[in-house]
Amino acid sequence: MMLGVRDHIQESSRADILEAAADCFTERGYTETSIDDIARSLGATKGRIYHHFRSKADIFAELFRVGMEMNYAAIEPYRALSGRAATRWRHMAFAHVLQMIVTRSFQRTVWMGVKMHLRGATTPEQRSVFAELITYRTEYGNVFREAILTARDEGDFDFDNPSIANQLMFTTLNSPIFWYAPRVGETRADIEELARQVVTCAWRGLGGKDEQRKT
Amino acid sequence: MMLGVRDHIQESSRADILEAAADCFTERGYTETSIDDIARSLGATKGRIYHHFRSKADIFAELFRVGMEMNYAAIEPYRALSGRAATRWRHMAFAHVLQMIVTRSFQRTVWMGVKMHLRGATTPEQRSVFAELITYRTEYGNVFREAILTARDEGDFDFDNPSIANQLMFTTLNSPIFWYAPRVGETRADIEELARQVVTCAWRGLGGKDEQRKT
DNA sequence: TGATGAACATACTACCGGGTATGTTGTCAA
DNA sequence: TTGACAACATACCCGGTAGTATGTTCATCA
Repeated sequence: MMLGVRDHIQESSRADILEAAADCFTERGYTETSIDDIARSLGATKGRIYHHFRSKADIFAELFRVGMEMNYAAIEPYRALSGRAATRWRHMAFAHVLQMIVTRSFQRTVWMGVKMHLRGATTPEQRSVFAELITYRTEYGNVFREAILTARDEGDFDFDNPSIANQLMFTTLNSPIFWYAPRVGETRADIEELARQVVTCAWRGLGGKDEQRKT
Repeated sequence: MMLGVRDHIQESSRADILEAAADCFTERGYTETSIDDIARSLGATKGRIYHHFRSKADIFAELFRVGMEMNYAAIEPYRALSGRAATRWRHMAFAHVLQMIVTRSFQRTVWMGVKMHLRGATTPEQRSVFAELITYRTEYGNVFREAILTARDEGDFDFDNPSIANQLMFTTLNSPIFWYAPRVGETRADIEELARQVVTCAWRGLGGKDEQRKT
């Protein structure tokens, strides 16, 4: 159910590099991370990386794509859930937050990618690839947007400006990317409890009434 | 009441440079911004900048300091407010969000500064200055932390883990840094309405009951 | 068994950007 | 009027880094 990187990449050599790159980017940022840094963290050299990727931006784009694919896969089981939209939202939100925590190095890269797109810092060729990825991300956002709008119509949510509400909701749901750090001896249940609190906070922020918690 | 950069800087030449730097950092990020970029946006050259600042990191530290000082100044009138802690929190939160919006280029730099400190990317000399600024920021955070804890004791707020609640609260209150963009013909009232919605979202997230809105 | 190509490592180039060293101009005081 | 200094501009240095060109090793298959 919770798919990892391996399930979204063909060759494992590429997956190794992507994981290393994601860790480095998360730790030091995109620009501050050199190709040699990534290679060193793999116990290898540039040659290995440039054998599998054409450029640094290429690695970034692939990270972005895989990150988004994992997000889609995580909420897929709940997208078409029947019943109240608010309940559907809660399931999706919970899956989303879990995904943010578990694959946070990838997610942080995705988040940074949006900033990068605002300024035009890639080659014109890469630009179209990037625009496509941004569209991909926007569509993902719209899945949630549609859910909270329907939930408001159904009387379960209560907020003013939908755009602002959506922004604030995503800000909350994504925030573990920045402040979550794994604890020693942390169990799956601990993480789920954490995710639950995050979802509850977002739920309340949207104007949802406190209800019996569902697993 | 809402103090700008000029009120926190002695010489105006330094203030000019800081504002230009803040804009560039916000647009392109710290590393991606070169000293020449900042100089160019001022219609000047490196010489001017290095005449007033010793290094790029120095500009950054100064930005951080000024940004934090403006934050403190913004909430100062409400810190010692008597009455319910929840009401005090609401006033401080509103002032904070307004500050995030109005001085967002500075605030974004401050935010980035926290990340930068987590990895050790400055000279040992600069390190102590930086540590001090982080402390400064932590204390600022504690003002809010104390407020929400008291408010919970007084029965106005309702949340589980205080650390998580505090993180999520700040995430929400700070979020305009990232998604706010000034609209043409936007009035002060528009911005305040926006801030109100952000504060309300955070308020609800903390478990506060919806009440009559106070100006 | 030898040829071929994948999967790397090594060595090198080109360039960008932080920082410095030095020149230039205006101002003000003695 | 001159000298001294602030406030810059110009020219230059140099380390780091993306990207390339060229080995080297090993496995596979004709």
